[in-house]
Order: sequence, then structure tokens, then C-alpha cells
Amino acid sequence: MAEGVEWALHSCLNLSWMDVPVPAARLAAYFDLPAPYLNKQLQALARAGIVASTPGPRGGFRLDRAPAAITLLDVVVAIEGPEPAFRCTEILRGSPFGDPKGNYLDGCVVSAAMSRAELSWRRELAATTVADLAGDVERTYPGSADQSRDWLAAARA
Amino acid sequence: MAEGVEWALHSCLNLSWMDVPVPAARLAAYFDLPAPYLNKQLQALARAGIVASTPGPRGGFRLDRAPAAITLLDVVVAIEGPEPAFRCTEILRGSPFGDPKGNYLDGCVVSAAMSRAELSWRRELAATTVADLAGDVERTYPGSADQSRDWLAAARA
DNA sequence: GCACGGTTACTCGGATAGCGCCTGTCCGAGTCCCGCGGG
DNA sequence: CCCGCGGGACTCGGACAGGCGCTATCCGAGTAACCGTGC
Repeated sequence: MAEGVEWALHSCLNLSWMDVPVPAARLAAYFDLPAPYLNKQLQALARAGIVASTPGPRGGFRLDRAPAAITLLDVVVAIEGPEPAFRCTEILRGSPFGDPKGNYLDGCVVSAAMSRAELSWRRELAATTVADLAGDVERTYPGSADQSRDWLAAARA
Repeated sequence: MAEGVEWALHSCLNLSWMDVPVPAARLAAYFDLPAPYLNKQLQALARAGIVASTPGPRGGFRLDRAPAAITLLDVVVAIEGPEPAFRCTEILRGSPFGDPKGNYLDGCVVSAAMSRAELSWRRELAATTVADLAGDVERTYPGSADQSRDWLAAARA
């Protein structure tokens, strides 16, 4: 899986307790990551309607929805694309008994089994929201959210 | 996900109703696939102890375990490797409050959530065996297994 | 008729190129803030 | 003192190289079957 997914998730989590836009460069400095590439990931999140971007001074990115309305699946799909990881190439079409015009997507038992597993994965991701993660952080590491918010906001020197 | 996984699964399924070794070239002809590359995938399955290979004339690949003892997860791991798809890079270590010697794998809520989803995926794959797939095929398309077996065996001209 | 050895052909197995996607980087278009000048 | 305007700097946004893993391919080592020969 693309590494940018991890960056996007952590970025969303940190943005969830910010009330002012944060520049991509600031987030990149926080994680010690290459700024332009993180910017690229944030653009993908913006295209998906997860974050909103405001240009100009004191601009940056902010969440465009409530943290409780952003699931992990939303973020993964925004970065990785909507295509499932296991893509059935309809291998049976080329078999000696294959019909070139037949349907080998729904009827293929291998594809069906893999789709079931992937559906289970997606269901789990869709059941967790950014707000849930934020709650876990506040419960496990009290005060760390405030610490991060202050650091990100203090950059406004 | 690697396309070879699909090939490996279909190969295992077809091997499940064969009682004599089948050469990689014959399986490749059945699916209309490049033979040397399918051979490579079968080698990976052999290293994982899923299939056994016998060289020489009338040689080839056969399942090395009962179909009921081969889960889809076994096949996926054999081809894709044991590494999870989402790999936590411990991004928080580089943060201003990060401790270079701290543990950011178990404590990271993002990593934990992604691992939960991936565990759900693996659990689903581990719950399905090649024998289950074979049963589905026989139930949905009666006689097709015999057809395929005859074709693969007839190659022995 | 039977056993045995050499030959043959067939199989896997690992080492070798090609390509596409993700990673990483750069510069330009747009926008808001700040300071200056005028009323 | 207040308002309007221009310069400047900061931000995103998309276009441009590099590297790694999957895809595809080839040839060599090993082995079992087959056939011919001798007993």
C-alpha cells in the first residue's frame, strides 16, 4: 500500500484539532517529511472533499467536514483510488472452455472469495472515523493533542 | 495487489482435482498465460510448501496438502510475502515531541486501526480453503471440474 | 523373456531485461496581508 | 485620523525526473522414462 496513506491519516488526525488552516509545509515540518510530496497527498484529499484549501498568507488546509463524518475508508480511497486491491482479470475467459462474451467477474468463485475478504476490510475501515482516532489519542495520551495544536499554530511567527 | 495471486489461486483450484502432476506449461496453456512467469509463481508456492514439484518427464506440480488444508491466506502470503499491506513507518518518531527510542508501532492509533482492518481481511481469507472453492465450483457449474481435469490430463499426448 | 545401461527429452530452477507506479522535486498562478499615500 | 490602493510574500496547484517492484523472458541443471543390447 502507498506510504502516502499513512501521511494522509496522520495529517487528518492533526487537522482535526486545529481550527485555523495549516500550511502543508508546516505539517511536513511536524512529521519531518518532504513538503511538496505531502502537499500532493493533501491535494488528493481536497479533490475528495475531505479537506479544504485556502491560498494566500495565513492559508493552508483544514478539514472540510466534521471529524466524525470522515472515515478511514474515505481517506484510503482518496489516496489509493477506488479500485479494489484484488482486480479480477477474468482469467477464465482465455481457457479452452471460456466464452469470450461471458461474464467472468460475478461468476468466478476466486473473485467472489477475494471480494468478500476485501469487503470485510473496507467495512472495518468505514466503521472508524477520524473522531474515533482523536478520542483514542486523547484517552491514551492526555494533553498531547493540545501540545501538537500549539506547535502547529505557533508556526505563525 | 500482484496479479500473480489470481493466477496462483486458479492454479491451486485446478490442481485440487488433479491426481497426477501437471507441468507449468500446461497450466499456462489452459489460462493462455506466459508459461515462464506462471512457473515463477508456482515456484513460490513450492517454497511455501503448498505445492510439490517433480522434475523430469511426466513431472510437474501437484498439491502437497489436502485442499481443505490450504487457505486463501496461505496462497496470498506465499506470493505477496508476509509483510502487511499497510506498513507503519513510525512517522511520529520524527515529530517535535517524538522520542527516537520510543515505540511508535503499538502505541500509534493509526497503525492500530489499520492493523485491525487488515486482520479482518486476513481472517476472512484464512476462513476459506481451496476445498471450499472447489465445492462452490462443483455446485455452481456441475461437471466443469471433470472437463478441466480431462483437458489438463489429455495434454499427455 | 528379462535385466541393465546409455541416450533422450522433458521438467523445474534461478538469473536476466522491460515497464509502470509510487516517491520525490520543481516552478508558476492565485490570493490575501501590509504599508504607504492621499483625503 | 480614516480610506483606498499597490507591492510583496505566501499559499496551493499541476507538470517534471528518479527508483523500486511486478511483469515477462531466457537458458542451464537435474531427473525420469524409453529404447536397444546383452544375457
